[in-house]
Amino acid sequence: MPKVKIPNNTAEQALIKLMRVGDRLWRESDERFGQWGLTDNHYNVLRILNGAGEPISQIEIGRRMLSSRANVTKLIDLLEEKKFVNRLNCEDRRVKLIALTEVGAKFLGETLRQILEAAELSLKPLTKTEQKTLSELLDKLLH
Amino acid sequence: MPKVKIPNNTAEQALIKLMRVGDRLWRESDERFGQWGLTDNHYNVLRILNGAGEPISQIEIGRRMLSSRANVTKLIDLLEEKKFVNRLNCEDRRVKLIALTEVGAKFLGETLRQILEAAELSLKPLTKTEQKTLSELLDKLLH
DNA sequence: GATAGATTGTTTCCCTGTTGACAATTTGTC
DNA sequence: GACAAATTGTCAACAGGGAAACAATCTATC
Repeated sequence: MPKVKIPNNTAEQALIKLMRVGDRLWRESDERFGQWGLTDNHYNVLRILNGAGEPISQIEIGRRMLSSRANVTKLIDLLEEKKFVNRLNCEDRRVKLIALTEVGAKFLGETLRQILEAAELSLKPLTKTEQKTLSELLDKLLH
Repeated sequence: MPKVKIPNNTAEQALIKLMRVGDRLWRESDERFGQWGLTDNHYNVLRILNGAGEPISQIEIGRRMLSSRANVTKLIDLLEEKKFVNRLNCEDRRVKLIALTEVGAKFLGETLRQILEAAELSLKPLTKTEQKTLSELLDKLLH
């Protein structure tokens, strides 16, 4: 079988590992949220709303989670159906402001511990110091 | 709007950044391979075959790239159509061995430089030493 | 103010990947 | 050897996400 000689490349090796680890984490994450009939992206929306502390527009949500407008519409559809968020009319009538409801906040509060424990578990192979180092290196990559 | 107090958590912050960076790299990667009518996963198959140095079964390909059997079938379908790989019959008649063709190897050789350059560019915010550190930390996470 | 251009959310269509069912084949056990 | 169980590849059905087209609305320029 023909074979191409591929030179060792520090950057590419790190890159491949990054993609591999990231991929695995997304899968695990998705599996975890499946138990509540959500995807990690749904949960992500709740976290973003909670972090914002005030209702924000769908497009702003999309910006913060690097997702398309179209997809945000679908995510909000489900979250609204579950009563976790509300669509509020805005002065600018093109915009729908998305607000976290009491139900949504309650859900966040109740599930948070489990999520944080899972995060600890995923990063357990690293010491706290190593986790900090990793965090700093990743910061540089998030331009 | 109700708000849940979320404690700072080193592990979760690192985790989120990992997922974010990984996600961005997948997108960039997909965009890059789009110019040849492939996805990054198609290219990944070629790399795996080249790395193996000999024909391997579809299920083995799936194992190495963490993808389902069904998806490997589709990936190989396209690669075979482009004459980049061949399906060979095996002694075990359930198995199809996948072999890289001359055309596939030529494609790999011609595109490789571009791929490696893109990797260098993506990791440019880090020094070589930092890239090595990152690589080592990620190794620990790939159990 | 009128009109062209941007912006926001929605809808539709498409692409990639997974799951589950299936047929063909192999392995293991009696 | 015969029959149950496991393995491999394929197919159909389905879900998540993106791009483009669309309507409603706002902004800017004249």
